[in-house]
Amino acid sequence: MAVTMRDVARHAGVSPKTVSNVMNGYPYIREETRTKVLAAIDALGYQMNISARNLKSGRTGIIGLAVPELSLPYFGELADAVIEAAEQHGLTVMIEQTGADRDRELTVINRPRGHLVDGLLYSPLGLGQEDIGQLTTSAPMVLLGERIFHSPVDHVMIDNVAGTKAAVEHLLQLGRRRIAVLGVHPGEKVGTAAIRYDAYAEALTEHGVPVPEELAFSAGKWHRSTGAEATQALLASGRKFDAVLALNDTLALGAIRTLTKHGLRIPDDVAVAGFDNIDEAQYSTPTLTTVDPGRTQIARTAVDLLVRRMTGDDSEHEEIVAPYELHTRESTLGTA
Amino acid sequence: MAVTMRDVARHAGVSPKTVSNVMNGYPYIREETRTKVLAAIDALGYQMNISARNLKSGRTGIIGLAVPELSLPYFGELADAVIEAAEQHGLTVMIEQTGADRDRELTVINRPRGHLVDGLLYSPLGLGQEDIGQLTTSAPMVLLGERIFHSPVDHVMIDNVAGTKAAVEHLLQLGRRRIAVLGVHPGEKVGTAAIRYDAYAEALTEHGVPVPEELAFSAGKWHRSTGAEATQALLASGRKFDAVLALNDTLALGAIRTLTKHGLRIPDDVAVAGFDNIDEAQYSTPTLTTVDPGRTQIARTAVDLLVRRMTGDDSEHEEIVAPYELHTRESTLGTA
DNA sequence: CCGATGTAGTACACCGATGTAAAGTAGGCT
DNA sequence: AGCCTACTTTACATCGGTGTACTACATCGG
Repeated sequence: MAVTMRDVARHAGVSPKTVSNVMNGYPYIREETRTKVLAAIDALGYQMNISARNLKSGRTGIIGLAVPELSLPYFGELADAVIEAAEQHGLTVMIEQTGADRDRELTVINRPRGHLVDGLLYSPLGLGQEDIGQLTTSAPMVLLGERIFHSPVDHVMIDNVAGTKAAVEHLLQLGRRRIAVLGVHPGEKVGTAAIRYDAYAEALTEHGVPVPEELAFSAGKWHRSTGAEATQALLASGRKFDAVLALNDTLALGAIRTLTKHGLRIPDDVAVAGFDNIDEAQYSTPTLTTVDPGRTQIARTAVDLLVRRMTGDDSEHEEIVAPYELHTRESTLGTA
Repeated sequence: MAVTMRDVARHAGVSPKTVSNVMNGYPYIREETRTKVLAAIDALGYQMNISARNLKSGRTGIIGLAVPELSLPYFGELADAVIEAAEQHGLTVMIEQTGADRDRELTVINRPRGHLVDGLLYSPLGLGQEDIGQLTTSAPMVLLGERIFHSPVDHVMIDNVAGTKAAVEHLLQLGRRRIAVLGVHPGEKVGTAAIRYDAYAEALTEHGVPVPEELAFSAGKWHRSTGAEATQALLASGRKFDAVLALNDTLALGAIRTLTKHGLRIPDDVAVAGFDNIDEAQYSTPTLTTVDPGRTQIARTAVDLLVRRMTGDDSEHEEIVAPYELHTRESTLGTA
């Protein structure tokens, strides 16, 4: 059997509760006693049983992170940043994959978590305001990324609208007028795809450019492969275009691949822009113009906010928008 | 307060233990009773407290996965596959990042886990046989990726040696003789870097080609950025080379970037090969020749193996080698 | 008709930590 | 001296499930 607190107490010649006090940094302990206890812990190789502590105290020191797919670079990098930030607070992260479609997203998020997490960071892809009401989590929650208006939880948001507009305006300034868009989710009124598409349309309209609906191509999952397929469809349609706005970077990278394969020069024939600023965007050929949503910042802010809620902060729910940044690279500017 | 088993029992008119039995699929329960209990659970929205169960039963239903960095595509994709596989067994995955350097790798892995995980999947990067003795995990463990000889734990291994040799032989068959290698860890005798480098040297020797030690460039972390830097150093050295073997794909992609920027044509001037077959390798420009270590297979096998150990299988420790596959693509063959 | 076996359910102690309350000591103030 | 505060440690109940042991009835083979 494993070493318990009782064993440590016996070894040190004190009561179990004193050992507990030492471990939890209770201030009123004689230095001599503390040393004895620590020595005993060390000698026996004691590891506290977190389940037992949790049972009594109600805290696990674990926070959940729900993301669509870890294999997508954006979420891998986000998870990395969240784990890093959580570590600063002495918390461990438990990751759940919600999968890329809406139905699964809803089931997974409502799955009982057995009081196992003290809080939940949730990065939804296709959910909207009406769905959020369904969330039955008892633990505090912070939403990442998506803007869902008037929801009763905290948000740390990507500036989807301003970021997308900045990308579109950049393309317009380069003289492009026929800007195709990849990754739309037809029929969806909420979620990242809808928000970014609307921002794209708005930016065009604001600059007096008609929205070319025939240049919008859908892609359910935002993978390289689906980006490549959507681009294939775009080319097959025979419609003219001089730029591609991909709703995220992986789609853009798939698009670049397909365009290059068909002998189109980037950016000479077609300029390409993405969203997310994943590491890969700096090293692709050509390097990718993209919107940096402030990943690290988002992770840090979100964890901080969650910790505040977990420690009983009951103030008004917050909506924090992370600052975005447009990185212009070869895919729109060329190598010069 | 949250709903407990006692509440459910009262509501259903049975004893708490009967509720427990229903939840755990104990066979001897009248259909009528089961229905009553399930109805009560549903009516009260009962969620079992995992900590309490764990305290008595010793099982949490959580397995740990320790990887160097989630932001590296290979590990993101691996984590995805592991979570998927664990779900099949009704297990949740807790991910820990060990960081890319050896010291941190050792501390993190020895950190007390507080009886929180039933088992651990561990994907080390720089550890070797002598380190493994230091692992103090009480829970069963399965090592992923690395070959560490005669260790007292189960392994699911990448076929580093055969895979690397296959890549090198492919380059040799193309007539390349001056094959640079990126990502070595000088001084390390164990770990992935050492194993792959040795296999590279061995393959050359077997084919009567001298090992060009002046063409080995180091990179501590295997990122795109370090791959780019190592390539920069390679070019700056002025030494001639007609191929690059990167010890993983991200390094290769960084290398491609730098080579292209310097006007070198791939594969005409320099052929490039990597290792891992991350999704990106199919969509880069040019697409990347690489060794597929059988990621999904590894994840599935490892989880199955771990589950067997967790359920008390005490047989001899196994070493399973996943089948690799060399994918030849444009970075060595050209677009024809 | 008896003991053996299978089915259905319950009582109770216990897993390992911690919150609460309370006891004991020492020093400070009136 | 008498009382109060600050410090140090402990006893004990308790968190919410589950293992074990036990009761009770039905069925069955000989």
